[in-house]
Amino acid sequence: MSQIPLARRSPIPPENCNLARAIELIGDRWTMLILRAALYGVRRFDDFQSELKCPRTVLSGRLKTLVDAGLLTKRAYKVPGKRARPEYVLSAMGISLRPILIGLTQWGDVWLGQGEPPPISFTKAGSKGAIRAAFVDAEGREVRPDQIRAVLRG
Amino acid sequence: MSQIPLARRSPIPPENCNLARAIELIGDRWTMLILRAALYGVRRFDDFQSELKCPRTVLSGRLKTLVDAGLLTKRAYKVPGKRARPEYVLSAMGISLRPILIGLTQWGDVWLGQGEPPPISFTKAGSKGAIRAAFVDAEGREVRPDQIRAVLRG
DNA sequence: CTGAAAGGGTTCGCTTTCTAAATCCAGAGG
DNA sequence: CCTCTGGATTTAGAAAGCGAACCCTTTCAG
Repeated sequence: MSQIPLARRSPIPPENCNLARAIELIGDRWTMLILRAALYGVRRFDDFQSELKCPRTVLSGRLKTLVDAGLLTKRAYKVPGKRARPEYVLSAMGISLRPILIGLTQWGDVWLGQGEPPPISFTKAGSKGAIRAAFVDAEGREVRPDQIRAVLRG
Repeated sequence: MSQIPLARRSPIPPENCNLARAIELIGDRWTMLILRAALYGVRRFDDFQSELKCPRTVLSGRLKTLVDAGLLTKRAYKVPGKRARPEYVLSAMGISLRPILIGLTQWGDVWLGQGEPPPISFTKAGSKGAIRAAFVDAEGREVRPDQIRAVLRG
């Protein structure tokens, strides 16, 4: 049943594991929902708020954390006749989470979709077939899940 | 700078988005750390506890949630001469999160690694080069991030 | 036949975080 | 000036997190 052999401990202690660090940073309901919205193009405080329906205190705290961590960049935008306001746009660091959230979307489509077809799918520009998250080698060829091997440094 | 066009709302309301549902389920610090450990082979209550150093109350609650959601399966194991104990093993649903957590590991290696080489890397069985999370089309060929297009159903 | 050990929890208070609602604040327009 | 609007902070109560202690069952040792 389980392909994963029993272990009493993970091979890497969580306190110097980059996965654990990433979880520490973005492994939070509101933070992830903020990133989801940001990847769809939402940038403004009130837009986030009406999208997420989260407390404004939490939103402003999370935005600050994400800016400090470098995932979002705070900059001013100005609609003519209105005062300048800040907006929160994804940095390269934030945008590079996109494959992960798309992967999680597709995982949700499979396991949590309640039998309905997925409301959003992803294709390659100019073609029609769906694409999916997978692993590739240096040449860009797919590696099947059962062929993945973990290698510890040291 | 930002390739993502401004939006006031996400195209899919969070309440029927499978990504939002997935975040609801696993988008939590302890839950994700439990899954991380489980993917490394940890199965037993006390092993999780000494790995994560989280309150036992929180651990037992999260394990219950994950079993109820179908990510973990609770079953008995028996060491000869000891009493039978439950263990928590990943189901197919849980194992299929592996690419996502590996992807997040690699994201952390790039952005949170503090310049150090990653403590763990991933290769294809029988070869040496590193593999990475990416998108592939139906034929298993890589699709570059800038070629990804989202398609709404409807 | 006691008694301790070991794994897997629950109970119990205390602290932190979340949440909702109200309030503040700065600048543009009238 | 007075108001409107988007971005945030304050405040007080609810929920969740936390550490320590305790409980429960079986197994082994004396």
